[in-house]
Amino acid sequence: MQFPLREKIAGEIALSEQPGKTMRKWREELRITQTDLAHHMRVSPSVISDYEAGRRTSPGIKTIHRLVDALLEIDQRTGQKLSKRFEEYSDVIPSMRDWSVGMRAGDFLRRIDGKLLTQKLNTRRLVNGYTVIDSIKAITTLDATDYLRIYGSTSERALCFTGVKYGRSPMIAIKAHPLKPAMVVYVQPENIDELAMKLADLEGILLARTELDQVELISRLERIA
Amino acid sequence: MQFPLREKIAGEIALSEQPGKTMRKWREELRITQTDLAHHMRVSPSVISDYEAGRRTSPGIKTIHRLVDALLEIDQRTGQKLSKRFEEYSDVIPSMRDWSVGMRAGDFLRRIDGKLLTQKLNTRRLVNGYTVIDSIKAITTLDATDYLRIYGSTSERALCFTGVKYGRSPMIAIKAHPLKPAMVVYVQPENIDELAMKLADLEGILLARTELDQVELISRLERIA
DNA sequence: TGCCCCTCTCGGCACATGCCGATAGTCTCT
DNA sequence: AGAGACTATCGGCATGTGCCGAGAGGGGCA
Repeated sequence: MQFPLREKIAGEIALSEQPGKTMRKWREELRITQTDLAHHMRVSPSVISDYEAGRRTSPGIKTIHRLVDALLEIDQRTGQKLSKRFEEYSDVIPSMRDWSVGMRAGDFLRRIDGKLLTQKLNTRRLVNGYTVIDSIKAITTLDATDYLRIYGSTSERALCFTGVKYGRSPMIAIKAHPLKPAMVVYVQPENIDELAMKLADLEGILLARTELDQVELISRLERIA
Repeated sequence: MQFPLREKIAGEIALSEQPGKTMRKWREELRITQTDLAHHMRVSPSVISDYEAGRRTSPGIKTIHRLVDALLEIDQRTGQKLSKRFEEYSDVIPSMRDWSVGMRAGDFLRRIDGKLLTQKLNTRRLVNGYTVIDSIKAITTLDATDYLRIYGSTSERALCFTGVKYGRSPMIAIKAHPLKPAMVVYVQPENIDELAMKLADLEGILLARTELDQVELISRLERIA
């Protein structure tokens, strides 16, 4: 099985200012213990701890390579969190797609009658796809690691949450997750929490709302060339 | 400007068995000299040469980080090979798209009445998108680095070449390029060269042909959910 | 031919990585 | 309270990275 995620993770670690933290992020995301990981890599557990604590600031790529391989291999053997297929979740994710030609966030918003809630963040940012998520069902169905499935081939996408009360939980979930979308859209939200906006700002995510209902929204999204 | 390519390149180097070769591949792809790169990284040119020659087998991520940044920065300042937009090329690339849920290569082929030319390569390989390319126009319009644009958000895609005579040049171009597609489809080719098949085999790429004309092909492709 | 540019090779040095094992802290479960 | 699982901290050692500069080879072009 081919994992574009392999490169994604490796790249993220390699470019991270704090590679240790990034390593930890992914390890925890996959619910793997240091001890387990260490065994798979055939090193002592303290090595993992040392890396994650930042004792080595510029690990070599050999280390990265073995780390990523071990992470993914363990995940496949045990949880298989990553290798599950999307299809089982069609009720949680009623629609998603990636375009190959990114469109501007501003243009995307216009298509869905969206109103921006965050200021100053530039609307020329590119959006390469979208995912519509039923946030209620998501909470009950998906566990933390399942959130990976929300991201298609690109994380530079718009996540459209339906069934939003205050918009808190979605943003918190995003905050907690290693992959960040370019934009978050609340579909007919009852209210918008202050905290949600703050979090969006912190993460550099465009936050918007639309009053279209889910059916109309999806229909418009799917009409996008 | 956000570059998913940054991570892609970093990840590729990090996971490469011969990181030096991968570094060189990208540097040459962007037409940057060792000397130039070295200056930007504020190291002596011999350092670059040493890396590329493989004298260091496991460079640290700090090195990778600076390398990738330098490559992309130089490209932006000078050639801007990577930062050009897709849109200018609508005649060369009449259609392209990524799906977020990959489909099996075999299923893809069935959709377009494709016949596999390579054996043994498994048709269960996932295809995440496609690009239709007018190979004649491509030759005259795109230079080597422009080929990057052919790949959308994923390289695990099918490249469908129209206007193919022998199918040689497209495979050679692919051979020469760092990114490889999962599949190559020749649209109404006049003939199929032996060499093309050999190259496909070597690169682990599925090679296929279809007798649909471009209009019908694109219509079928765009009908895919 | 001679100059310039690009690249390669290599000895060599300081310092960081890669790794261990021992010790110790924090939970959770019983 | 104690056992067990997970993690953190750290001294220490061998090896490799990161980097330099000198020297040398190969084009291209005036």
